[in-house]
Amino acid sequence: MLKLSKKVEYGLIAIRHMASIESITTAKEISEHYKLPFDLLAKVMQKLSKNKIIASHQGIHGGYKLAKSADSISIMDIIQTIEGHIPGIVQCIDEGLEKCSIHQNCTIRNPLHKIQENLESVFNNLKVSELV
Amino acid sequence: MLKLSKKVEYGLIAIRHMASIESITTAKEISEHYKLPFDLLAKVMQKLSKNKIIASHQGIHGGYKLAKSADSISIMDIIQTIEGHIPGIVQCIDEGLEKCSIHQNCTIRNPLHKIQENLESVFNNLKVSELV
DNA sequence: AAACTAACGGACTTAAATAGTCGTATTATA
DNA sequence: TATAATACGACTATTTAAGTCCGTTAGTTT
Repeated sequence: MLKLSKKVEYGLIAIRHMASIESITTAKEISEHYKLPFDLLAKVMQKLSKNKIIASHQGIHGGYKLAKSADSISIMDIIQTIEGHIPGIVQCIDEGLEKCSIHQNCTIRNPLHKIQENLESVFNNLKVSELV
Repeated sequence: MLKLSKKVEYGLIAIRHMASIESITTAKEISEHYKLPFDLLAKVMQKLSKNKIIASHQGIHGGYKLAKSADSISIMDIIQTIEGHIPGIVQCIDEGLEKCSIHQNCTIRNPLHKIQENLESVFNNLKVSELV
């Protein structure tokens, strides 16, 4: 619980790697350098590419590089891209109050919502350029 | 990912409930009031009891109540009690650097550690008395 | 034009974590 | 002594995450 997924972890590593070099790089290169499972990493990078966080180039000397500056990419951008949405720390925040079995009687939603906001602001404010 | 477990959620609800009433209450009462699975809730309350966060009384008119004041119980206390340890957002923070496949080449551990600390301080500083 | 190598993408399998259940023992009280 | 509560271990089911496999598409180079 309260863990980042491996996909997000791999995404962060890949982005961090691309931020540290100028030239184009490939999924294979990164997977070998950091010993990450190629297929999974490749998919993560494809998602990052679809969301224009990194730019892809197909073909024999293709690969990826950052599509924008490292200080304009937040950790939140990466999480959101890979997970599809900003995860909520509890279901009623994640999927809405309706799906909550407790509903009216729930006494913890408001305070948890504040924790959620705090967490989100941390991820929003931390940029790839600060990943050092 | 980045979710609190149901056990922690149920624990928070139970603690919050006990903080709002003076008298002794039971796992059955809470499970019915909030429609939570009895067995699971009961186990959570047993853990809270073993860690002296709540006090238990067996026997026919037994039950639980807070063992200390609501402003001296942090959310972190509850999470730690129920989960056994403070969870880390990534494995190398949770279980130590040795178990990390990336090791030397890891470039994201330090920044993630800062996020971790931030998260922990939020949970540390939020007390049960503020669960409103 | 053919061969090569990289990204692209869907379907699938495996593994791990979480959630929930069941059975039984213990303990205090009316 | 019957009852109603906690205590606790073992088990099952469910869900989520992680990883794999297969084929396709697209630029490059020879």
